[in-house]
Amino acid sequence: MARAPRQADIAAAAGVSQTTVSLVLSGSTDGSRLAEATRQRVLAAAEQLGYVPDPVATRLASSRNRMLGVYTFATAFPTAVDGFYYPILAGIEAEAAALGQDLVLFTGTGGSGERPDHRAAIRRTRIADGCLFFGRHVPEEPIDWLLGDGFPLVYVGRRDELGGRIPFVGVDYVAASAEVVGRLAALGHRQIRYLRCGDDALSSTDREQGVLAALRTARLPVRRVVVRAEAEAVDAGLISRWVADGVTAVVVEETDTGDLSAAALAAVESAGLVCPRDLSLAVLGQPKDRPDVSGFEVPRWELGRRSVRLLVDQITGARRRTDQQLLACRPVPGSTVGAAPTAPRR
Amino acid sequence: MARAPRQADIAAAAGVSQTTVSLVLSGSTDGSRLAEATRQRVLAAAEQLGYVPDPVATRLASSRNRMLGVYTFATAFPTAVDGFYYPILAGIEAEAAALGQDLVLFTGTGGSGERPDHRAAIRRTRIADGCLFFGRHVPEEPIDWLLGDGFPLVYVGRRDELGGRIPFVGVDYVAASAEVVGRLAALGHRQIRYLRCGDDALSSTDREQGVLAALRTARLPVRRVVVRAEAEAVDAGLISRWVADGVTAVVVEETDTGDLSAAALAAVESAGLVCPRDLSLAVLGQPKDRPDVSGFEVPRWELGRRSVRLLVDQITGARRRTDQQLLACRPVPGSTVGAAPTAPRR
DNA sequence: CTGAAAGCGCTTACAG
DNA sequence: CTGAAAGCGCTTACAG
Repeated sequence: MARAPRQADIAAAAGVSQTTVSLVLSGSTDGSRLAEATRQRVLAAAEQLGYVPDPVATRLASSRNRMLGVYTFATAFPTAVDGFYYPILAGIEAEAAALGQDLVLFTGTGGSGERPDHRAAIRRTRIADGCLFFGRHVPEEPIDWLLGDGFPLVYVGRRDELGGRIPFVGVDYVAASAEVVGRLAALGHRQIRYLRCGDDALSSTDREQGVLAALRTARLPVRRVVVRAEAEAVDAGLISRWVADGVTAVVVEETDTGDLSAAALAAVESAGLVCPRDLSLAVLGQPKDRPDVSGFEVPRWELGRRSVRLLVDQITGARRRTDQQLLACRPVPGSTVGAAPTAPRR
Repeated sequence: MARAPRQADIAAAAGVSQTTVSLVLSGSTDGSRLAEATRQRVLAAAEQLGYVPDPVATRLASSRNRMLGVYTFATAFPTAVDGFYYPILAGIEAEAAALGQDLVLFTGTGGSGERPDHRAAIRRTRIADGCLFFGRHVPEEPIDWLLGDGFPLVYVGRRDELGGRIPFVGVDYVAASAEVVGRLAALGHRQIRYLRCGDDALSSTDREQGVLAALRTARLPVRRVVVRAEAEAVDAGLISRWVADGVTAVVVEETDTGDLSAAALAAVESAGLVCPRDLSLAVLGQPKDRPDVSGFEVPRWELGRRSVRLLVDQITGARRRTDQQLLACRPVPGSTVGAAPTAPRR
């Protein structure tokens, strides 16, 4: 591979020292100003040789390289849930580009391909000026090291681990979920069921918390409202039974796969029920390709952008307090929710 | 930011020279073998200190850093056409992870955020061991430099520029398109229209070439078959006129946005026509969420994987001949194509 | 205003 | 079997 021109080559061509070339090219207007004639000579030679600085050497010598890491514990592009991650990645990319930063995707194992050694892989992250982290589980020890070293990092999604010291940009599922249930209560619904998945991720417990809070605010019963179920268990029979019991509104958690809400929607339909005539149905999120379903919109693209912004702020030293940000969701009115029937069903 | 341990620290801890540490850690079993006791001492110290090599320094000193570049001329995650790019990126990511390589996304301008300086941005690519390129247009000069320097690079998509010296992994649109038209000819269709977009990207001209080749093979007329149109111009009136003229089959180019095929599908429907009863309709590709439409499936995920594989082969020195690969598409029978009516329409 | 020198953390001949 | 030394291409005090 032929050698690319370096500062030494320019120096030789322009008849100056390599130091001078570096000074001219890094464009530090401050301090010792160089003779304009020298500057021009160096610039001309650089242009002539097609010089572009070697970012590797730059990074080694200085300590910034305008590269932002993105660390995912599983796969960066999960195909099963592409609708979920793609907008976040797109937001990250857009903001990174806007700020003139490149992105390094640490695709997990960091070399060996064998059992992922998070310690090594996460350390590798230091190649960048800072790093964004994704993933349901936080590998506390290595993250703690990074944090302790002052390495700039931001989690995409809310994180409470390590005594709340992890900077993040998350989504306010609590408020958004409470808003949805509050809407139902205002419409007169008294018998509500909340269908959630079995997994206890933060995004799940946050939603449940919002649901319960809204019920309490509306002075509605809280007992027996929450039902944990896998998508396979949600069928016409279940929904029919609820309606027979007097349930007038069902709220469904939207998970990253969208399985649960899809199952609920299908169950309602195959039970021969029509929303909102027979039953009001809301989803805590927005099911794919179903803008007609009542719920809320998770600001995924914005999540990506804001995460990058926070990370860059950390790197440049700006912003030291508001290291934990929660993004609000936009309510989606939809058409699957309506007023509760005035007469009690039987 | 606290300093991460380096080889010198390990050397001090283990009571050996930094050179020895490097030798042990780079695990070169070949040549001078080190005393097992020394090895163990170094390894233990490295483990104890939580050592992970600095990839920047590694890259500067040697010339590999297990990082693969991905250079996109526009935006890496175009949201408008996410269905198109996402699978490719997912494939790239999967293969990179499988091969233990990280990915560097060069998000365009490479620093300044002003007018994209492709020269500089592309040179920046050298930070990685090799680079994947995306994009309709090839900036010939900088690519030529890279090629001349022997820098490993692979285009995602077919490329004929620079005298055919650009390595690529592309899609065989010619063969896939010919297969679709051949199918129609075999079903007795004699009057066919090919609807294509106005843009002359390689993926467009390849498809047209395939269409024409198949027509010739079937000894069908070629004149007036090809119709260039924007999506907005494709309406019920156009389709109805064609059918009135005796056209029994319409073939539509699938572009990255999917606009044209969507317009054609909508036009057929609003003309009150049913496929394949009134008209056979095939798409040169696969419209989103419409597996029922006859056409072919572009192996996008595989395209990503193969591109990475070819790039890594180039980096490691394997494979020097088959630097240009074309991937076959899987035909999608679908249900929008049927036998031509035996009696000529009028 | 400009240059010689050290250093960033590694690898790689080359000696011993 | 192990170490001293040079070098990868930059930046950054520090002298002149």
